[in-house]
Amino acid sequence: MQPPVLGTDDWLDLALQELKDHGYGALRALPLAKKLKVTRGSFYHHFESLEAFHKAVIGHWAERSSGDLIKASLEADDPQMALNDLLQLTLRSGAQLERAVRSWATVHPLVAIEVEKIDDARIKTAERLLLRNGVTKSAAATRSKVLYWAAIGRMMLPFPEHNLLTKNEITKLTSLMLGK
Amino acid sequence: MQPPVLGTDDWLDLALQELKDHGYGALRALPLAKKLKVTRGSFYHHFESLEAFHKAVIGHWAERSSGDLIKASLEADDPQMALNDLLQLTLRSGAQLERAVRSWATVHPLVAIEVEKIDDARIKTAERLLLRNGVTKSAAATRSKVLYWAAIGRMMLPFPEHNLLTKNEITKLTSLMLGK
DNA sequence: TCATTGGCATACATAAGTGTATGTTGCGTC
DNA sequence: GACGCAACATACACTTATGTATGCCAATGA
Repeated sequence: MQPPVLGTDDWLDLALQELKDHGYGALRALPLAKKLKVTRGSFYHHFESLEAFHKAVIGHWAERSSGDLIKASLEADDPQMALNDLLQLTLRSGAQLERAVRSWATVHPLVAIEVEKIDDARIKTAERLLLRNGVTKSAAATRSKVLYWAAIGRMMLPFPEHNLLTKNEITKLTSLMLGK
Repeated sequence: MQPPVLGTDDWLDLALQELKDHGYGALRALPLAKKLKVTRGSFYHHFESLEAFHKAVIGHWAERSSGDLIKASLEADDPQMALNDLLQLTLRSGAQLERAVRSWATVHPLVAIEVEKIDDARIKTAERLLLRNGVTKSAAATRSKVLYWAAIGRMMLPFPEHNLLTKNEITKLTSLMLGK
C-alpha cells in the first residue's frame, strides 16, 4: 500500500484526516505513529516536537484552503449558483475538516489567526460577487459578511444535513440579497 | 472563601467555567480537583466516572441555556433591537461558553444532540419574531434560519470582536429582512 | 567502496491522567 | 453516645502520552 518509507507529507496528510474524523485531540505522536505502522522514532525524526508538528499541520491546512472550493464557488458568474453553494456548504469534501479546524481554533491561538485570514479572504470574495451583480458598495459589505457567517454557522451546527435549504428558498434569498 | 464542603453543583459550576475558559479538554478530574483544593476522592464520590461527569455537565449547561439571553432578546417586541442583539451576539456573558460547547459538540455525540435542541428552539423563536412583524410564513422560515446561522457563524469566528456590524448596517439589514 | 545521511527502532526517564479500594472525619439523629 | 452517612483523603495499579539518547540499516554519491 504505502511505500515502506514515509515523508513529512505523509504525516501531515494523515494529520488532516484524523483531525477531520476525530478532532484536534487526535493530533498526537503515538496514535498517529500506530496508524502509520511505525514508531514515534519516525515522528521525532520529522518534527522537533508536538507543537512544531501542530504548526506544520496548520500550515498544511492553510495551504490547501487558500484556493479551495468555497472560494472557487464564489468566483462563479451565476450568483444564484454561487450563493447556493455558499449556503449549502456542508460535508462537500472539506467542510468537516473546516469544522474541526474551527473547533481547534477555539483553543489554539495560531490556528485562530490562520482561520481569520482565510475568513477575511473569503468574505472579500463574496463581496466582489455581490458587487458584480449590482449591489451597492455598502450593502455588499454588510450582506457578504452576513451570508458568509450564515454559511459558517450552518456548517457548525451539530447536524448540518438536518438544515438544508430548498432550491426554492435559495432562489428567493438570492433575489432578496441582490435586491431584485 | 468556599465552604469547606462541596456539593455536586460546585463541581458543575467550575466545569462550566473551565469549559468556557479552556475548552472541553479541561474537563478532567485531577485538574478540576486541584482548582477546588480537594483530591479526586471528592470527584469520584460525586460522579461515577468521567463520562458520567461529562453527561452531568451537558445537562447543567442545557438547563441554564433553556431560558437564556438569546431567547430573551428574541422575545423583545422591537424587531430592530432583537435582530441587533441576535447579530451582535458575542462575548455578552455566555457566548464564549457557547463557543466551547459547540466545539465540544464536534467530538461528543450527546453534546451535539443537546446543542441541536437548543438551536431548533431558538430558530423557532426568531421565526415567530419575523412573523409578528408581517413577514410571510415561508419567508420567515427561511430568514430566521439564515439570521440565526449568521449569529452563530459570527460567534464562531476566531475573533468575533473584529467583526461587528454598525448600528446603521443593522438598521438596513433589519429593513431588508422585514421587507420594509 | 565507503562515509554520509535519511528513515526509522529501541530503551529509558518522566509526567499526567483514570479507576478502585479502603481509611478518616465531622455531623445530625434517634 | 453509638450509628450511619456524606464528604473527603490516601495509596496503589494501570494506561497513555512526551521527549531524548542511541543504535541500526539501506540507499547514494564522491
